[in-house]
Amino acid sequence: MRLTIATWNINSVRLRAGLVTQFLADHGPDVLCLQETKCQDDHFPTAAFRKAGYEHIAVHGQKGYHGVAVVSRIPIEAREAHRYCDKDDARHIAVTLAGGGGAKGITLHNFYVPAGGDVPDPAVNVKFEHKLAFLDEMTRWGMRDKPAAGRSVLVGDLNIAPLENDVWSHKQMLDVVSHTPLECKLLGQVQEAAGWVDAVRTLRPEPERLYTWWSYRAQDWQKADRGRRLDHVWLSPGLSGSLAGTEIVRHARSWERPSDHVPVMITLDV
DNA sequence: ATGTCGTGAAGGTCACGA
Repeated sequence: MRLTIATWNINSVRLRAGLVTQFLADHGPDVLCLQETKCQDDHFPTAAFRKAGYEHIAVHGQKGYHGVAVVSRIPIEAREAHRYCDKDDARHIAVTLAGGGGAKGITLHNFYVPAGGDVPDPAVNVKFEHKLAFLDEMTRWGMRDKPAAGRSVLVGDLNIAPLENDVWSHKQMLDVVSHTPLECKLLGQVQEAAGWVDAVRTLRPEPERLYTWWSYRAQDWQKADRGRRLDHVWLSPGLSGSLAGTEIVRHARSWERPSDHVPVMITLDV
């Protein structure tokens, strides 16, 4: 079967529930992973997504900030949420797919990595210190639990654009949080610790420039095109051979009242 | 080049996070 998985930082799922249902109708992913839902679990717009045919929903949210969720038309058989950095700030949820066909048994890990503030120095910026510690914990999780040993997928807003062509200007971004050499190195360690394969770059290697986020502050985001590839889909080695396609839904940045991130989709033959 | 968004608590706007 063909299995399509999408990830999207929605920047408030209640405000943009209509954009989500539009995306589900137009692109029809089997599973959508959301970040920055910014709402408590009992306020999640479950009914709207069920009505759209996505009956299996797992949420891990909190009031106002962060929050992740999985919206699926394939049944989910298990759900767990990890705590990171001794905080209850709703930055991870994992589900295992249970539907018939080849999707059964695939585990999805959905992450929202801390943004890290403005100053790329952990000695003076506790948010950057938090981001680095979060990445270290992800690496230790990868070495300890071997999350990529079977058939698994890691998605999310990782808040790092690791490659030179993941940003509009490598040189001008070297001191900007999301592309500093230290963050890129630590994200590489997370990836290597478990053997994750970057799905989108497998099919669209450098030097093609790829972005998934454009700032709200740009006067004309399309004209300036100063984007960053902050949103990622990683595959376990056991799944990487199943990769059949990828898509960055760039036009979603032009929708009315958009998120500053756009959906990233992959298709697997499983 | 400190630009624009979303939330929540207050209170008719601001602080905070991104």
